[in-house]
Amino acid sequence: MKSERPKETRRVPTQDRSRARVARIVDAATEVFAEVGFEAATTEAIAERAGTSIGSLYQFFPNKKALFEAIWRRYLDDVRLLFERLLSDAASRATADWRTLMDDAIDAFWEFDQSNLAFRAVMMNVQRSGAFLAEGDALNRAMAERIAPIIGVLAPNLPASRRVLVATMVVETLSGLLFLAQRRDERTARAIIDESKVMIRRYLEPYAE
Amino acid sequence: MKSERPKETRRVPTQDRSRARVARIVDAATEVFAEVGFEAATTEAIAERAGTSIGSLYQFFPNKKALFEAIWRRYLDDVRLLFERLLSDAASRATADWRTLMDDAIDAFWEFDQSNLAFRAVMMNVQRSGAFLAEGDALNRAMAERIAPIIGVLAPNLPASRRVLVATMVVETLSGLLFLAQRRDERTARAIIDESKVMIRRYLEPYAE
Amino acid sequence: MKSERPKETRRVPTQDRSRARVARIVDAATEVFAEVGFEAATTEAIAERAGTSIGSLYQFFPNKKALFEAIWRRYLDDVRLLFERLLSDAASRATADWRTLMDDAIDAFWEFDQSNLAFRAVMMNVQRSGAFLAEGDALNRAMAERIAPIIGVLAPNLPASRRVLVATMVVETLSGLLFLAQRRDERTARAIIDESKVMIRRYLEPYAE
Amino acid sequence: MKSERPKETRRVPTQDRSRARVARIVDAATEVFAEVGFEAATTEAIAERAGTSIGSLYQFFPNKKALFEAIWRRYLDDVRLLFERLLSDAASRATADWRTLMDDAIDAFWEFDQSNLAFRAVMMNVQRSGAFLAEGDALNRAMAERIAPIIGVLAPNLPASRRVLVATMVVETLSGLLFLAQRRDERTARAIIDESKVMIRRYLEPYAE
DNA sequence: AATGAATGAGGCTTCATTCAT
DNA sequence: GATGAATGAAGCCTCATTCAT
Repeated sequence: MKSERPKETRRVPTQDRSRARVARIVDAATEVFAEVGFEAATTEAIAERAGTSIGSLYQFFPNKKALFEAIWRRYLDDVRLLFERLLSDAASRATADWRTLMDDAIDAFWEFDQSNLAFRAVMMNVQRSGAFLAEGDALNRAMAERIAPIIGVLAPNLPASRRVLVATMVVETLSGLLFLAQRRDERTARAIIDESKVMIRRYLEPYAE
Repeated sequence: MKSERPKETRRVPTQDRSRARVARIVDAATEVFAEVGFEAATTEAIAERAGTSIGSLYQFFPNKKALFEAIWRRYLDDVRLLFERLLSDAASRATADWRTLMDDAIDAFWEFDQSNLAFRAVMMNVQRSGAFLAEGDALNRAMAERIAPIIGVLAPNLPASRRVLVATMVVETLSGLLFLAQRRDERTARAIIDESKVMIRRYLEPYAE
Repeated sequence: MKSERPKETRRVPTQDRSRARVARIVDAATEVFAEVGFEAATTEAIAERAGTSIGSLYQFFPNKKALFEAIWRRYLDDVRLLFERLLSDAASRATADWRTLMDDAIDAFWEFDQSNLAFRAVMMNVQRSGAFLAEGDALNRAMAERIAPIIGVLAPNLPASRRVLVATMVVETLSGLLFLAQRRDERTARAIIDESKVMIRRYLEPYAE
Repeated sequence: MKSERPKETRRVPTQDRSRARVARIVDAATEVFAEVGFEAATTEAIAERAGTSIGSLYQFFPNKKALFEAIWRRYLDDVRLLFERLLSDAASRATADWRTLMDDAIDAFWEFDQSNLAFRAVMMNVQRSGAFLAEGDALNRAMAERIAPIIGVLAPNLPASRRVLVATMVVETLSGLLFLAQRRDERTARAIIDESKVMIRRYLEPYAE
């Protein structure tokens, strides 16, 4: 019964506008959350920065928390995507030294953070703020668990029981240092990133024989 | 109308009581801030936990932010005290290996965190949340700057220009890992602390020749 | 730009469709108002239940109140229609006892209520709720004034000045009892209806000599 | 440890003021609810009419519904009190004719309604408005069940199974007529009340032999 | 100084209504 | 005309802060 709309030109722009609006809201929310934190962020401020009305905001998100979760989820997805890409890259460069792979990974994350500045800020902001702290942990834990077996290959002498610990050290240390870099000026940030590579390398080298 | 208290001897006990009250308020606030964060903490809840009235709370602190700042300042003082103590300890054990000193320092900070659980939680909660983020940075920076010259002694070959960077790496990495340890169960926490020593040692060793 | 429809024959079906749409909206509104009351009813819910858009709803009704008034008016018309029918029925059965006529009238109203459940619910819901209370009264008053002369015929000894009072008693009592019956299960409802006949009969009998 | 405050003059007035404030809020709410209904009533309007701030309102009542329920409960209590008083009065006047007792009861309820004008309005307003309709019914049902046995004594020939029905008829009819009277001018109200006595008397007489 | 009732600004959210497509 | 996204006024409620006692 549903006639096939011959001309979608009417519908598409509408969808596009909606999509654009949602994107603007999410972006604005990301900024505001990043700047003042979840609690201090007001829906009104978000709507205003997005150039819309609160009504529109609530058309797409049932409440403030949902808005934050959308951002959070988008961020998680992006991080996972990047993470998986790095993993498969590493797999396809089997001959490459782990040091190089690790350096590249750090650079990739740093670049990602740069282009997702707000996102990263949100994550950190939230990672340690009550309700979402647990969820923040979860991401790092998931990554650590994903990295653990790789550590196992890299460092066969490391008891299996300590792999997750070592992976956790790497993830958490980098997570903190990348966040730190972001709060510093470009030059210092670069220096921190490069020094992070050094630190991780020195930490892992003895394990890798 | 106000009857003149004939004996002024009361003043001291009164002052004592005031001091005790302030302390109770600060303690209560620390707990509450640590539990639910700055925004979600209510002055009412703080006053109640302190066993006073909001009125009294406002007698001593002009507003919620000031209350937080008092805590913050107390925390800073305590950290600095600990830091100075560690520094002078190190000086008085001139023959000790820097590794041992560093291990002891990490343990000391960990113990401090344990006994100041609330303080630490407050600090982290706040360190990266908007208004106080900058102040949070400041502490770590101050410590890094204080450590830098020591790094200079330890690693004479390290260009002076990089001392602060290395010190910052140490401070921030430990800061993050200690916070992480606190969120984990006792056993895991211990493992993280010990592994932190390993990581820092491996990181610094090459610099120290 | 607007292509000129060559065939105007469409107009009639269009009007028909409009009329059908309006009817659907009114029906939907009746249900929703009956279920949750005027205030709690949302135009969105009404439009959705009517299978249209809010836009269409506002094409026909300037605002929510107008929508309610349309229902109200339709209800009034239906009640008046029934009332007039009962009156003319009574006139055409001149020989019938007033008791029988009254019993039939009560049954007729009860059936009407049953088949107009939503309408009745709306009426009662609204009859006594602020804005519409007065209008609710108006209907009962109108009916009482219409019945008064009949009472006059039935009870010639009743002073003319009391006819409206007696008519009002009958109308209001029945109005309340019919509403009550509707809130009870079928069996109880039936008992209430029958007992209402008894009550009205006993009330009027002494007046009718 | 709790020193017996020798002078309660400080505390008492405070309590009094609180009590007075609560009373003012309840009164204001009663009026507003009676005027525009539960949904349309705004907490702000209530606070303003009570001469306080919303803050105070929420100091005593957790939300709008609770405020209404307080009124409702007070009303129920008052009605029950009156009802019990009438019952015991009747018992102590064992020789009195039931007609007289019923007339007195109707007058008593009418007077009660007069002095509780707002209350009565609230009750009716609410009795038929969604959420509270059931509770509204409950009161009338309770009264009917309390009256049923009395009807049994009065009308020994009435099958026991019909006592509750008859009692319900009396309660609901009077409930509706008293509410009606309240919406009319004094003179008409008086006439309705007196006519209600007639109606109930005529209704019950045949049952009472 | 201590108390806690009172205040009211401001936040989140809903929903009647408008308007571009 | 139909659609439904967009708007924003307004309502409920919280909580930092003040102030009378």
